[in-house]
Amino acid sequence: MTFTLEAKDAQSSARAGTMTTDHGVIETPIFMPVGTVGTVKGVHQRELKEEINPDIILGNTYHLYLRPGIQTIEKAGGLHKFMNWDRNILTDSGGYQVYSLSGRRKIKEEGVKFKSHIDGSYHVFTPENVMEIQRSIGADIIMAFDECTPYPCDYNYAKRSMHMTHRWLDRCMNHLEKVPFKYDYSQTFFPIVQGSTYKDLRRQSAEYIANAGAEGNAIGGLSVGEPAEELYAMTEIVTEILPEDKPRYLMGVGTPINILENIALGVDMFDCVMPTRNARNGMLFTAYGSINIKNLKWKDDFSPIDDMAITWVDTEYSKAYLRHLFHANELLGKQIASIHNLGFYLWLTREARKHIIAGDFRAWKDKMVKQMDNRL
RNA sequence: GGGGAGAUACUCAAGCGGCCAACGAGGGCAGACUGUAAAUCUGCUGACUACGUCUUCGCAGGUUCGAAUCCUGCUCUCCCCA
Repeated sequence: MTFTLEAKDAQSSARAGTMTTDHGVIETPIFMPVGTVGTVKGVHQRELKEEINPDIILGNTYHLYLRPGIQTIEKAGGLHKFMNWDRNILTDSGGYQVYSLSGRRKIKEEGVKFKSHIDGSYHVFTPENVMEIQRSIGADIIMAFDECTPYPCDYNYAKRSMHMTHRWLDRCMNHLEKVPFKYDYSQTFFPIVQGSTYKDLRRQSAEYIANAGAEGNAIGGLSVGEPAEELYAMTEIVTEILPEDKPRYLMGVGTPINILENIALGVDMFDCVMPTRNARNGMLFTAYGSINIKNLKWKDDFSPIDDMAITWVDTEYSKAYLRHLFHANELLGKQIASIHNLGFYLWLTREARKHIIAGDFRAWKDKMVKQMDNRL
């Protein structure tokens, strides 16, 4: 993987860059749609590719390992072939599930024992086997196995957890050397900064992660319920320490405003379930804030879903019709909303990139944040 | 024509003397959702001059301290037999 910085904003820490992997180019800043179990929920690959057009999407180690299982994915020739996606894929390591499935797991130094949410069976995830699993899934970018801490998080717990995540990182990297690529393309490994909402821990962790010398670096353990100000404060501290010439990935973020503010702080890559999950629940993101399409006020509003016409669904369907589909609980409504939201998110990061290159990012960002705050 | 069952809030449907403005589900209205156990979850849903008051359980009477619940009549619906 190579990463080239193409432009830096003069009035913020925003940057525009290009990553190149064996599955093609990733222009940053970028939003990566989440496809946990080998599908971006509600969106066909064709629409994803042709309409939404992201350079990279996510998959999840924990979920794919449990189902369909690693053997099936290996037999398919890797996740790209299995799901018919020939562009980039990044897999999360299961570190987020340590947080989101906290009621069904036990953390030890060795690793994490999960009780499957599917059939109750037990599975131990260690830094070593998570690397092997990710080799088998075959994503272009694979993540370190970490513990995503909750919010709020006791200082001592956050500190101990951070150190464990660091030790796990060493184990991930040591083991990775011993496991060759499974397919005919290479994989890039990203370590993850932790440290909860504590500045000193974040600094310490960022330094540790920077020292690991990976090709790209991630910031985890945020957007787990903390106020936006704390999120920004943490990313600011961390991006100042992480190497400038390598991509920075802020995991799990976020709202359109979160994304713009973090681009301004020097983040290059984002992912979040929000555009797809909220779409399924009737929430549409627009350049003028979010709307709940189920609301009564759209009942007889036959104007297009979004005048900006970023994706074809925006003008193909009216708000009243989309509202009807949601009230009738029709699948198509969720599909339309998912395409719209992802289209908007990708538009947002592409537009940010354009403005960084054009040199007026800061002004554009401030305008957009204000504008989107109106209705959000 | 004979016999039986039933009518409860927008709908379906519990309740069968006081704990009932009335279970539950749907619908409706609103909210939440941030590396996806989520096509999920939460709240509200008779009216109001609202920690209280007022009008509701087919209609009209009655019994009772007290009725959606018991009695009488009426209206309507459904089922079975002819």
